[in-house]
Amino acid sequence: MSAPREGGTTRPAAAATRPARVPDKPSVDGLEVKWGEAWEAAGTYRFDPGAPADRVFAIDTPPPTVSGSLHIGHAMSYTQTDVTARFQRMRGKVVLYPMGWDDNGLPTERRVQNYFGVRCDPDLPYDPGFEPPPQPGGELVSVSRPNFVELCHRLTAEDERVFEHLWRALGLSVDWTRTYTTIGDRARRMSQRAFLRMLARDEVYQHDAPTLWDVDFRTAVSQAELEDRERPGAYHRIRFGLSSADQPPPDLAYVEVETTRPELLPACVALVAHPDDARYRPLFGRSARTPLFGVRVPIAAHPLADPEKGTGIAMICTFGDTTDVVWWRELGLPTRTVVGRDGRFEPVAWGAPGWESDDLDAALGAYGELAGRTARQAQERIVELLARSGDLVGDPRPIVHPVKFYEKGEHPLEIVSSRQWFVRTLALRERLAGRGDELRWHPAFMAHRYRAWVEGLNSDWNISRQRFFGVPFPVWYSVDGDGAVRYDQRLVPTEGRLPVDPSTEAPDGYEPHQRGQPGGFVGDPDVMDTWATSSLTPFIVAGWEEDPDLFERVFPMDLRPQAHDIIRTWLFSTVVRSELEVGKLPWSDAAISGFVVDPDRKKMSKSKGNATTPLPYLERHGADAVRYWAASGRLGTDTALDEGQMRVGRRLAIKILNASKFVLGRADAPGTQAEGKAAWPDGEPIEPIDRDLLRRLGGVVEEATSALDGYEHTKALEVTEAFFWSFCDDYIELVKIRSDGDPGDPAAGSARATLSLALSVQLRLFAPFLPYVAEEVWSWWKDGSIHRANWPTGTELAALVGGDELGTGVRWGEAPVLDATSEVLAAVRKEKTVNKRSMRARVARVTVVDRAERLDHLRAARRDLLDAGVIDPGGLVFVDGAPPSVSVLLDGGTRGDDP
RNA sequence: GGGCGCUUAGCUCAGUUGGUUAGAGCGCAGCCUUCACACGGCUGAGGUCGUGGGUUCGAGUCCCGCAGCGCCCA
Repeated sequence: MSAPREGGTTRPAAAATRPARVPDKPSVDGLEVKWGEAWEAAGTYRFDPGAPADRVFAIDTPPPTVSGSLHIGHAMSYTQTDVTARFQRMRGKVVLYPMGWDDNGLPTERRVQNYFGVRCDPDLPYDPGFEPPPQPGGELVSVSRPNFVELCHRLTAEDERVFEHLWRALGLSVDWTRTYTTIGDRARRMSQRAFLRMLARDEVYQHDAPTLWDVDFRTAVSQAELEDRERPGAYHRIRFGLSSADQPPPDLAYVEVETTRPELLPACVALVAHPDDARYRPLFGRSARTPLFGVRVPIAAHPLADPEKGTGIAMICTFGDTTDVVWWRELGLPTRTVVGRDGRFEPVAWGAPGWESDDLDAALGAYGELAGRTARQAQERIVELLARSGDLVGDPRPIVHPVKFYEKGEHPLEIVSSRQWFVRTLALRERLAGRGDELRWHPAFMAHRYRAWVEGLNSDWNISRQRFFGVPFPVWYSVDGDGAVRYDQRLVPTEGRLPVDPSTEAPDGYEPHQRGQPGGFVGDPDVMDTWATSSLTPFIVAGWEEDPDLFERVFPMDLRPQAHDIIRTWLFSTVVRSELEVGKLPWSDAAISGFVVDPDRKKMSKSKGNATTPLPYLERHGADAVRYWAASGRLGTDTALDEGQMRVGRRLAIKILNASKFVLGRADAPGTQAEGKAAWPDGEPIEPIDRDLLRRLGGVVEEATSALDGYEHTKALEVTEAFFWSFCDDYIELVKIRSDGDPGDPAAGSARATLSLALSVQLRLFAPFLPYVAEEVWSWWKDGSIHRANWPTGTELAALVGGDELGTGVRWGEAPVLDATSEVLAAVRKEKTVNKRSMRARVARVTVVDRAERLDHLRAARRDLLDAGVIDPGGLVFVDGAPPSVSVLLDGGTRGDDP
């Protein structure tokens, strides 16, 4: 920690320049390691926490899930963010760009389970000496929750090292001293503190209610984690007898119901039809009898029943889908739970209250066939039973319909009743929509995604997960004298105690041995949803309630970069938490990246097997090359994985090295010592064509700057690159000879001054995109990192070119002398190419016919044109006239005649 | 079913508030060598801008319909 730091609010106004030392054979290979180490040692990207708020640019970086793998899509979007970070840093902002690792949650649990071959059993005691089996496989070994959590920490620590290595190789300008994790002490403290505050403000509540439930993971899931999948199913038409006790209309002996879930027949609590449905109106208020089970269920009316669907009358079960829940709640129906939390049919006490049957023996017999089976198995069985009893009408009618799944799950979600914590988000809908309007979205149309999600919210945010590796709820419950848990008597810790683990620690005023005892306590067994913690990343980074000074300086942050698929989760939940804690947006801008699609335009995904890790690309093409490709993708737009683009990027990097070698070889003439007016004691840009070059470059600077300001990094790269190639192909060629002239020649000095200034500006424009090659060249002749150099400005160039042209109608970007000269040079080249001659072939005569003004422009660069075209002195003829033309006469006849 | 985006050269994409012969890179073809760069240079071929209407003196650009692709949500 004693290395000199470049960080801080003060920095040199301009980088000091020294005589250039240029390698004989510059190379892009190895720059990643060389500069990666140098930046780390110098603290080039370190944040200065003493920076005033208005100079801070704070980025709320997405913490990647470390138990997943980083794929090329991450490389793209993080590079795009890094371009912004580097741009803002060079502009003089003090950039806060931390990295976080999202290590808590289900993906880690699954990975730990597979990696170590263990399974968490929360009932087991902690085993301090436990080691996982050396050869995982076969039976999973059961371990205690603390042991399991230890393994999670062990594995995520390894994963985080791999991730960091990759990010460093990619050249992200992250301040690695500020890395956080979503399971670390700080995150747990903040997460629990925020929870306690929500609890105190009544913004969070606990409720025993029907909840979407994944039977494999045995946890509740939230609306945001749902996805619909098209699945085959079948309508089964089932006949319900009408109870004679209810005196049905004489022409009706039964009703027929169509259902895709016949196995839930024992859980049926009512039938329902639309209130206006004439077919069923006479039955409302009466009851029917379920086949096989003989349970009498009421026939009710509700507008959600769809007369077009099936027979128009549906059975309501505990609980087949979310509509069942609505009916159950609004019609005040009883519950008959048959599906347990493991997805299997659980034992039922037929005949007990709530389970009365007109035919108890039949019910017992039929249910005996179902108990212990999965939903799928039970369906097969009950269809056989119904067919045998004659209550199944016709054959099942196959359909394909959307079924709700947990996005990470393999089986359809069930709905079970359980105790869960909810955040009151529904009540906030209007305010949240307003925050979405306040946020500056890049691209703007992404705001629609957010608004659609907010307007479509239909339930409060369930933040409980019945899992192990996560932030525990900081809550205990009293156990009364009879040993019953009193969920209404919560015991919470003081904030000073955080983070706490109620599963191993006792609440204040209790002893550990009172756990589970009458008069004692129990801990809340659940952990928070991952999003409940990662929604706090701006708070974690900004040191909420722990470093008020830092918080004041960096919050609200400037930028939230992320992909569009998690607008409804991460972005939304972060806005929620910020709204609840501080009543404002957590950042001013959101940059929404697109996906990387494979070369066939298919979405990359692990399940499709076409997801790709970035490492091979970095190894094949180099970091600058991969970054070049990544930066060529616009925000919000899906980008094709394109190694061709990477090759182009690599070539660009090499070209920069070579062109720089040429320029600095020239600029290294005696006296080229410092930047600014003093940079060329032997010369100033006085030649018209040199001034044109700088003026055009000024236009490029302004275009690139405003593009980057608007998060259009693609455009900034494009204009910079286009300028650079014409700089190499035309300008350098034109001044090659002149720039090699005598030190006392003002024209030579002008060329050298222009070359060196143009190079300095271009390197800085490229620096956010190609940080390695830019730094390498910078180091040949400048002190300090280019990544802390000043971003070039039009003003900087104007001061050097002089304001005269600007005052007389010639504007930035305009370069009449350079343009005219380049065009004549192109005509000369074309003539040589057409005649299959070398570019160095001599030209006897070039006749240019054009307007007088344009001819004046050409005269201003006559010497350069003669040199670059290898035109005989006196062979350049200007004719004032029209139409404009250029005719070229090569010296010495046909090919092969060259000396 | 709703929302959003996309459809321009073989491929990947630019095309600002509608304005003269529609641009770039890659790829392709031909040519040129080493005085920064062969991981180079020069030159060239290649498009009725998805489709049908409309507005306009003028539409790749604005409006409406249609088709296809993709994403998000029901």
